[in-house]
Amino acid sequence: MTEPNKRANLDLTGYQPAAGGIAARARAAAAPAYLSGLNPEQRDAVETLDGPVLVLAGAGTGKTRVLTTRIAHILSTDRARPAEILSVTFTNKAAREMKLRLGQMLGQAVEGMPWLGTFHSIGGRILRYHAELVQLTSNFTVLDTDDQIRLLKQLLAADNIDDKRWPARMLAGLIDGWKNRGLTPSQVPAGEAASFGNGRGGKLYAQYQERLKTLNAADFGDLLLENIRLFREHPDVLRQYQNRFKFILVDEYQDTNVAQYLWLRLLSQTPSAPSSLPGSTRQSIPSQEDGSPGLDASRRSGDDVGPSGNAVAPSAPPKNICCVGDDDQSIYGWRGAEVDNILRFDHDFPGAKVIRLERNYRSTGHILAAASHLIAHNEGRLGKTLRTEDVDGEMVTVTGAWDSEEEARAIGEEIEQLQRQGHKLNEIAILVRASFQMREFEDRFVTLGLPYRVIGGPRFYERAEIRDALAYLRVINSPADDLAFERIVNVPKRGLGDATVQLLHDHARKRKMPLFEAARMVIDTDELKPKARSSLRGVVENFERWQVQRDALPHTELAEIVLDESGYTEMWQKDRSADAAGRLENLKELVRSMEEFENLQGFLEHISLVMDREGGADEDAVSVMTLHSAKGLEFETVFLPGWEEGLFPHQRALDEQGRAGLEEERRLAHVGITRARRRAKLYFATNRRIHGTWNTTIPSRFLDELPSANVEITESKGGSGWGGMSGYGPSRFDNVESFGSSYSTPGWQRAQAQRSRSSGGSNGGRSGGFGESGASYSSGSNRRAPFTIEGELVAKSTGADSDFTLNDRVFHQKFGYGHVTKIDGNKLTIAFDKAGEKKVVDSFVDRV
DNA sequence: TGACACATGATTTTT
DNA sequence: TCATGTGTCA
Repeated sequence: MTEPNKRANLDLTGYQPAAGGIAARARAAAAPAYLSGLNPEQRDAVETLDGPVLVLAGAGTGKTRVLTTRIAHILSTDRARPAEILSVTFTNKAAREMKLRLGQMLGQAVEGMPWLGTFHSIGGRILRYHAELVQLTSNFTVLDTDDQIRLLKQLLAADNIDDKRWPARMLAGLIDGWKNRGLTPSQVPAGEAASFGNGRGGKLYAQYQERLKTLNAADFGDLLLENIRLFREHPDVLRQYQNRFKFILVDEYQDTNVAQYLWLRLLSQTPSAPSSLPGSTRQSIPSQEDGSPGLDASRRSGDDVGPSGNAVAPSAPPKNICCVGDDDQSIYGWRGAEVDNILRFDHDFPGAKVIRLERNYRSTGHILAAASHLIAHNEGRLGKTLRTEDVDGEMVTVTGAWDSEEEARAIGEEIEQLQRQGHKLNEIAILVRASFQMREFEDRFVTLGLPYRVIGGPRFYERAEIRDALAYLRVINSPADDLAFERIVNVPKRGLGDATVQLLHDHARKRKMPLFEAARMVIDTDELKPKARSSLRGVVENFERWQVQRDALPHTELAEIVLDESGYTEMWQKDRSADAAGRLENLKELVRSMEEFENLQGFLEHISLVMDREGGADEDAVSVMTLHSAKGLEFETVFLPGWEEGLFPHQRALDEQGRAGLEEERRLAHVGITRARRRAKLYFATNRRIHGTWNTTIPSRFLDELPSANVEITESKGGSGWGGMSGYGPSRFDNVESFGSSYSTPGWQRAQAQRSRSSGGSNGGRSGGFGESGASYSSGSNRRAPFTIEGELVAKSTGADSDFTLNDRVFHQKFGYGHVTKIDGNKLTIAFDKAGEKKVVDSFVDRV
């Protein structure tokens, strides 16, 4: 669907002329023509059908191609019918891509691949078949994060828990984490369960699950967790699926979490396997964890679950499961992915064949060398050596900018230059670590008139108007859906405020009935003021009418009627804000998208799982996105700004996950560089505004980890000389870097001066310095800053008196927050909240 | 109910 | 800095 993927396809086939027109040839001959374009390893991965296979597929080595060809191979050798192949991906996009390619390869409909989809959609589907066995009915609602949090808020309020101190978000995060680890309420380690709400976390989790049942709802985590429960409690059901699936294929295996792992494990058992396995796996989880407190514990226990689960050897040989992944691209550890799953694959699935795909068909030599050298700094990896037969190409460039604004300006100029040379903007991407970095580029591109598109951001179905519209439809479809009812009962405003809703809640709770039912009753009493009462009557009558119409009208028509008669469309038509028109457009798009589904029920079942962000227009534009969302994509030219300590690697990753965090950041860097086919351009800014204050930063350690033979230090801008690789020993980042940052230059001095001069108006001060740097930028190499220990010199000479006082609250780029405990001239001793006591020059910290 | 002051916290994100 | 959420008042 997106351009980059099409290109991926083209590129691959283009590289190997023999492979041209796979689809055509596959159609033409029954002979396995589809195999001929593969290299030996790929072919091995496709043809090894029996037993467990792990395909370690480095970036750009043709992973999707192997997966799809393998399916084609299974089908064309009659080893299984389409409905006997379970093929899971993480995203809808990946699933679609596979379907598309399979279609091309096999020449006809892939409708016959009913079990190709995301973990969640397949889990959801299985759950709908057996809903009663997990206390749901088959039309259950899938709650998204928003519903989830609203529900938790209600539970917290009911329990009189201060949601200031114990935010619902936090609880949602905890519950998600538990579900990711396959833990039902009774399995959550006691210590962790107690860590929320004065020991009530576990109870709240249990209550939440109960509420979900009464609402006939499941959250995303449940789609898997309830599936696991289903399989464990009903071995006959499990056996049914074990029998059905002759082959299992898993994409992006490095991203699987414990729940997904357990799910796969259950399904990959040979059908006759005794059911003792799941039970023993479960037991070992809580027992290891008792007493380990706090957030760390949750992390550690996550790590423990894998091994303890793995320790139980399967009692029968696992069947034909093929997992494809790349441990070097595991970047979702923070949301529960277990790299361990891939690292321990051959342990989990004894006799597994491990196949490495190391021939890269994407990037040039320099780019690949740089990425490989960087990732080699990680310890916990299976190890692969990517090779290319491509030319060396252009070196990876590293450029220093004075500040983030100049960084954006420099990148903007480079893009314009590429554009002048005839490069397509679609082939250019800017990949940032954190989304706040995007703004600078957007601002710049707007002034330049350069077309760009931001990828990511709020998803289509997360938009308020879409969620409102869906809520109406949900109530029609399932009147017990209290969350949906509550969401729209007063949207548009009908004078049904908190008081009315509260009354309905009371009623509903007393009689154990849904809110909608309660509303129906309340309008026949005089408990409400006449105004509210007639208003509520209107709502109830509307819904009753729509519920009748539901069976008589096509669902798209019904949707239009509902939006119209509820006054919802009108509400936005009257709205004068700038985005109202867009919202109306989105509503139309929603109705349009309903056409693809059979009926309302079918639409609602899939909407939360399948609805994607709007497909980007085909116009030529630069892509701006985070590194995370760039995984799986590729571009001719990739700009990677913000390679600074604290931002990349991100400080929080280091603080919270230590070494593991650093390694994940490094993998992210590796992912970033390997997105590039021909040009990878790295940037760092010496000054960056974080939370409103300007901070002097030091270049990312990752820059030092690049091989100098493949990297070119381009002329630095604005005097912030990045004087080459020399002089940066490993000790550079050790502790006292505050006194000796090599990147402290005349530019830095100016910044310090500006800062102390204008305490409040940092903006005015900055534009002065900015003008200067702009000038020296365009004139290029006018001066080379002595890059030695300038920082120290400057810092020590900044006058004797510090304008800090004892106990001042301060922020330091590297050490975080703390307070001043001792002052010695301009040297401060600071007790940092996290990093402990350090001596720091005053100019390195900001008062907060 | 809506308008406004005030506090707060601020990676990454799919389903 | 700045966006978001909450609390207060008319």
